[in-house]
Amino acid sequence: MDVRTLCLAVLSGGEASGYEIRKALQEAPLGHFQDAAYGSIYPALLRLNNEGLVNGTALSQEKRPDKKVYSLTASGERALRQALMVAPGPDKFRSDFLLILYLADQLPAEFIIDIIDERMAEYESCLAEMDDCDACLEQPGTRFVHGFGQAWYRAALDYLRENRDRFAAELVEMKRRREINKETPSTGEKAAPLTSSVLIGE
Amino acid sequence: MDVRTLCLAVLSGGEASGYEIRKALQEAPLGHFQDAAYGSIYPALLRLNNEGLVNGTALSQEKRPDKKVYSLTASGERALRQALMVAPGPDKFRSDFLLILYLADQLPAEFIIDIIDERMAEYESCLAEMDDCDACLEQPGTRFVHGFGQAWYRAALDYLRENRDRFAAELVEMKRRREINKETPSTGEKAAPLTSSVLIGE
DNA sequence: CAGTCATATATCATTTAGAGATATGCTTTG
DNA sequence: CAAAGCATATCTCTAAATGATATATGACTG
Repeated sequence: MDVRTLCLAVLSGGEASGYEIRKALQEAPLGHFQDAAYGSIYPALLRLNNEGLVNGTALSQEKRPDKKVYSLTASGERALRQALMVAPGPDKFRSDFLLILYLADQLPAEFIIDIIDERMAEYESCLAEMDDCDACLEQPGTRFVHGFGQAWYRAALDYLRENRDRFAAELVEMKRRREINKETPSTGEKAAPLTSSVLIGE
Repeated sequence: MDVRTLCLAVLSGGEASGYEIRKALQEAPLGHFQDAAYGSIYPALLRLNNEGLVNGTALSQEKRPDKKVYSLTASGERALRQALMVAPGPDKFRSDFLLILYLADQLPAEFIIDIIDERMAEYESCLAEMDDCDACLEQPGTRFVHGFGQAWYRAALDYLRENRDRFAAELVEMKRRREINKETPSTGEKAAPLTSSVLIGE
C-alpha cells in the first residue's frame, strides 16, 4: 500500500503527528504487516494536506519539540475507503533468514543452528507480546487480524521447534559426506565450452 | 537482501541470464521469500561483472534474442558466503489484505467476505503447487525452507477457514448496531478545541 | 490475421528506505 | 552527580528499488 493511504489509514483511528504515525506503523498490530519511513511519511502528509485530505494543525508544546497534528477530512475518509475497496494484491514476504537456510549447505552448520535458535527466541517474545495486546481485540477487524498473526507466528515457531534437530543432523551428515568426496574426487563436471560465445568486457 | 547478493545466490545454483535470474526469483521456491525487478537485476549484473564476481558471456541464439549468460567466479562465491554469514534482519511482511481486514468495519461486509474467499483460493492453489515441487526436496536446506513455507501457508489457510463465518457474522452484527445508533444518536464526542494551535497553510 | 504470450535486454521516472542533521528533556548507568 | 543514551519531534538527502515502458522476434490462439 502506498504511504499516502497508509497515513490516511492510521489517521482514521484518530489524529496524529508524523512521528506518531511512524510509531503506529512500527508497533503492533499495524507494524506486523505494514511499514513506512519518515522519509516517506513527512512528504506524504504535506501532499495530503495540500490536497485537502487531511487537516494539519501546528501545536506548540511545552517541554517537547513542536508538533504538527493531522486529522482526516471528509474527503480524506472518502479517499481512504476508495483506496481500500480494491482487491488487494498478493502479500509481499521477504526473508533473508530463509535465503540463508535455503543455501545452508554452503555455510557452517553452527552458524545455521545459531540463527534458527535466535529466530525461535524472537518468535517466542513476539507471541508473548501479542498475548498482551488488549487494543487488538476491540473490533471484529482488529481481532481477526490479530488472530491471523498469532496463528502465523505460532506455525512458524512450531515448525522450527519440530525440525531444528533433524535439520542440524542432516547438515552435519551432508558435510561429512562431502569431506569423503573431497578425498576421493570423482570425474569433475567441467562445463563444455560454449559455442559462439564472447566475453563481455567493459 | 540487496539485489547483488540475490544475483550471486541464484548463480550459485548454476549459470543464468538476467532474464532467468528474474524468473528464478519469481517462481517457487525462491519467489516465496525474495524478489527483484529487471530494473535492479541488469545494473547489478553489470556491476558484478566489472568487479569480477561474475563472468558474463554473450550467447547468440537462433530463433531467440541474444543472451548474456553469467556464472559465478571464485571471488563471487567468496562474496556470497560473506554476505550470507551475517545474522539476518527481521523478515519483512507487507499485506494490503490484512490492512483491509484491519479496517473492515469501515467497508461493506460483502467486499470483505469476497476478498477472504479469494485469498483462501489463492492459498489452496499455492499449497497444491508446493506439493508438486520435487526440486525443493533435493537438499537439506531447500527441504527445510520448503517445509517452512508449507507450514506457513497451511496455518494461514486454516485460520481463514476456521474464522471466516464468525467474522462475517460479527461484521453484519456490528453494522446493524451502528444503524440503530444512527437513528438515536447519543452525545457526539466532538474534540475539544486545541490550545495554541495554528492551521498549516501553503 | 490480429492479439497475446514467452523470450531477452535495457532504461527511466517515481517511490521508498535508511541514515543523518537538529533540538530538547528525561531516565539510566558509571 | 555527570555522562550517556533514549524518547520526542521534524525534515532532508542519497542510494536503492520498483514498475512501467521501449525494443525485437518467434510461437501460439481465437
